[in-house]
Amino acid sequence: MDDASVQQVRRFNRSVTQRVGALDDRYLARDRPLGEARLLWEIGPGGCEVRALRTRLGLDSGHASRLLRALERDGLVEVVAGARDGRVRTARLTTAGRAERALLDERSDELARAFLAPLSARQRERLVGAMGEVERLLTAALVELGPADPAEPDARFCIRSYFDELDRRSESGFDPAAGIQLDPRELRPPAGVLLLARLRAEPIGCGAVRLHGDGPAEIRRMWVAEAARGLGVGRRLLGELEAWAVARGARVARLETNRALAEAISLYRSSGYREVAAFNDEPFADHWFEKRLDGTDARR
Amino acid sequence: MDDASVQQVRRFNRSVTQRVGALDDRYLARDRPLGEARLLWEIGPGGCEVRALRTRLGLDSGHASRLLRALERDGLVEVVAGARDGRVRTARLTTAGRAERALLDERSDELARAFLAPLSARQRERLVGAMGEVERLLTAALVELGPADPAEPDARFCIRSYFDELDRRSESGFDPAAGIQLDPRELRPPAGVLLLARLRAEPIGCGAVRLHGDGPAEIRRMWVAEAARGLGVGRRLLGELEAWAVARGARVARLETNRALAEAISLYRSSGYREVAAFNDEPFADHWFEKRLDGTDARR
DNA sequence: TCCATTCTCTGACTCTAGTCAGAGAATCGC
DNA sequence: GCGATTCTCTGACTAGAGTCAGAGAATGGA
Repeated sequence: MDDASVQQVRRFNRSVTQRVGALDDRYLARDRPLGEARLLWEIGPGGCEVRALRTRLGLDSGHASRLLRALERDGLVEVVAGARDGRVRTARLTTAGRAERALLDERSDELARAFLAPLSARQRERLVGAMGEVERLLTAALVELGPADPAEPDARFCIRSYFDELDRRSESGFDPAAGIQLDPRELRPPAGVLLLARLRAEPIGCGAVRLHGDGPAEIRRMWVAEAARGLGVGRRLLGELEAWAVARGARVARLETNRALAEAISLYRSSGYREVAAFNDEPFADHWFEKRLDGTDARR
Repeated sequence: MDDASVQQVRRFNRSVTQRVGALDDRYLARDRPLGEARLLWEIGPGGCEVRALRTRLGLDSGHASRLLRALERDGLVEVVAGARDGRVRTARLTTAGRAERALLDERSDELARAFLAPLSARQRERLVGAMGEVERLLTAALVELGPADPAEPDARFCIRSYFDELDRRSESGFDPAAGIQLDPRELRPPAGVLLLARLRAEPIGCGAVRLHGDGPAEIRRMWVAEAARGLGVGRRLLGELEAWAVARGARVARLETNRALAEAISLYRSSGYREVAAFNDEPFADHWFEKRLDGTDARR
């Protein structure tokens, strides 16, 4: 990471972020406290649990409560107790609230148009492209990887999503009970590890590795949510799993996959995996891959 | 300006600006009110007039004064009366203030590194490139054009800078008194107009046009500050000058220029100007250009 | 069933940002 | 020289953001 890059990022943070951000806030909150406007926005057309609003906006519970009361007083929002869990309350926009939110939308559009107006068609095109790129890559940078217990809700959500996707995409369909079984304990240290990828606390991907003593470590459960693809999350997960295994003595990694998972296969190939003969009899697998982890293969 | 572009800009404004901005602020102001930190930063290593600080940060005079007092109390800043004008005071960082500012710098770098760290080398490169592009084009979008009186200080600054540059860059040097003279009154409506380009209230370019009854309008004094080149300011100025002249009946625009001004010449060519025989005997000119403004030429 | 936990709300705060009016000193233009 | 203007500072505010402690209701697990 060279100094020039750091300087550019910093300059961006200061100049773009502060100037544009301040303008955006002023537009958004013309006749309403900024906090309320943001909350109104964040509730969204479909409503939202109060708890989720708090974590997403990083609000203190007291503060959030007061903001919601203010919006309720203005008739923009109604907060109702959840059906399933009486403690969790859900905020919903009223008709007036939806209108108000549409107004905020319109103001944001106005500001966006003000940015584009002085530019030539070519400049606009480049600006829009570069903004998309910055947004995408900063999102990628915000993805955090970390170990998780296979039993915890987020982990179970990811694994379930992985199974669902296998079932949806493979020709034959996928039945978790049919192939080689994997006991959750095998994915807990020291036998193995499950890593989750999260974006703003939401789980968006997973990957696991299981050690086999002196033998090859086994990569399993590699999955990335559709919305988070193209951010390099899969590659990061794979890299960290390999590093984890290497640190515990593994010298080779292995994995198998179904032919329907084209992106996964190309990820494995470009990460240095080479196709090998079937090393197990998993009925669902079409391809078996292997990679030396001790540096005798280029890591790319 | 299509809807998709507006949506992208808006999404950028919300997601990037708010998230990064909030992070940046928190890093910057870890143990000090944000306002003070910003002020400390803005004063810069060389000191700064209080008046300039106020306008740049958009602070109320009372507020600015109080912030400066607080920084003074902490021994980070000293505010001294100006030598030339006793009303204007200048804020200067003390040694402790410079150290504190360096610390802010360091924190900004830290944040920048945190953004880059999770990314691959290729992703970093693209992010940095895109950030530079966004910064550049948003700067371009913030440039405002407007008419100005040739006698006002900003206008005189631009024209002086233009002469200086001609003198510096042309082989022969330039003497404003030697060539065809231009009375400032000829650049005031209705005879003509002088447009200034400003970026955050600072003058960064100029351009003028003078009408000649039924004859060709004359483009003069086209200049853009070095720091603001590559933003399309020259092209915008030229376009507005042409539009102004067209609205007042001109059908042809003319201009002459020195061969040393290569960017200007290529701007004229790509804006639809064609080289013609000398139409005056300005000794300093090497090229004479002309463009039909009534639409019989393509405008590009 | 009971106790710990979770979620939400209220009350009582602190701090920062920002506004407005007015006063005093320096300077400018006539 | 004198009045208008400019620049800065102080005092007296308001409002919004955010924190902390504690209470009450709902829930989950032993």
